[in-house]
Amino acid sequence: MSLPHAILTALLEKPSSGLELTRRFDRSIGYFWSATHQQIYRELGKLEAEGHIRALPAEQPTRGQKKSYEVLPAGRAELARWTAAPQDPKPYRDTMLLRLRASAVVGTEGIEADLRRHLALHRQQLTEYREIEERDFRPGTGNTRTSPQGRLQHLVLRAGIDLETFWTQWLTHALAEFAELPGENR
Amino acid sequence: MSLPHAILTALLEKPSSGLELTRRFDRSIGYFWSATHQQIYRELGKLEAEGHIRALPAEQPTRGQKKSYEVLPAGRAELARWTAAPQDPKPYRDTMLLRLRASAVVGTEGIEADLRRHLALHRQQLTEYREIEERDFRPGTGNTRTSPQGRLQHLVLRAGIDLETFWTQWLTHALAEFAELPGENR
DNA sequence: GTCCACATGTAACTGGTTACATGATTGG
DNA sequence: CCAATCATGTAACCAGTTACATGTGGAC
Repeated sequence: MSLPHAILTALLEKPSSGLELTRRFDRSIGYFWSATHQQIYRELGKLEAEGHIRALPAEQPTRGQKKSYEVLPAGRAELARWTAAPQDPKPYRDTMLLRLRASAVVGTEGIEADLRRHLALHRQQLTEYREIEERDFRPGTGNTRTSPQGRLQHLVLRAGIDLETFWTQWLTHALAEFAELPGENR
Repeated sequence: MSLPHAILTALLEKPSSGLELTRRFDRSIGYFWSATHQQIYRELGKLEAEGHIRALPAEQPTRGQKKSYEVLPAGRAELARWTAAPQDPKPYRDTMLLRLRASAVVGTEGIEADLRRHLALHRQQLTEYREIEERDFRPGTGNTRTSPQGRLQHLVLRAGIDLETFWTQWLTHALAEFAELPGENR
């Protein structure tokens, strides 16, 4: 039950249409909660039916026409409730770690190339995050960094940076281990 | 499409019944690919229908009686294929980061307590991983650490340890930031 | 004989993914 | 007027979750 709350957050930051939301999910919000446009339209419909958001008035005949939404007081209240409520961390699932474990049984043939590919992807993501940090949170420039909102946003970005840093380091270490493995295991 | 491969890996390590698999998922494998017994039974049925595994002969009348499975050559081949095939990392989703971003909009009331609770949970998990490392991969004792299989297993465990280390550090940092926030934001 | 733990299973639901359909607007 | 792009949507499917049902065997 997180997608509706991700959408409420995005709409509070700025009222938007479905496609605008989709694009914002591809950028900032999607870094830790991705969604496709199909999911977003479905969820917008539910949120409107529940009275959490409403379409901005401009009488549109549904299809092909842009339809923007804003959050209603009930929606804001629901988001505040959800944010404050305790939630257990959801069980962790990672395919690469699973494949590595499997490769201990069926052989490491082929997986090394994909480790390298993932390393490149994580490095790229890390670069992207660092660019955002440099742009939006450069120290000593009296910017968003000093406001409570800015501090919270920076905290979230730090999590992304540190996570990608972890993955690049771990993948580098894994590849080094592979290089030391005897030939018949590679 | 990862659960069947997680099960194949577990069954190759040791032929088991559904409940035995469930318990092993609660321990080792579940650390990075969790599954409930309902999922496991459903998947065992499919894997058997596809000819990837078979029930060990002992003619059981289905219910209440233990039923063990072993992997067939086709199953091993499928696991090897899947392990070697490139796979994109799946989009990352994290509820706590989403809540933190929402709290920048609707206020941080209540979330601090849950950050503390998560910190305790991650510390506990970290301790558990470190105990496993101490038990199974203590250096200089000529154990599983030196074999290729042992090295791969240790690599996977290191990912768990480093991930939990990251979370405890990040949560600690987040709580420190909260302590500095002006009163009306807490 | 009853209760409890072990063991296998069914059903309904939820959320995310993939593929496709349809209308409006704009530039050439 | 045609193609490309913007925009909203439907449908089918798949995997994970939650709740519940049923049978077996041993302890007391």
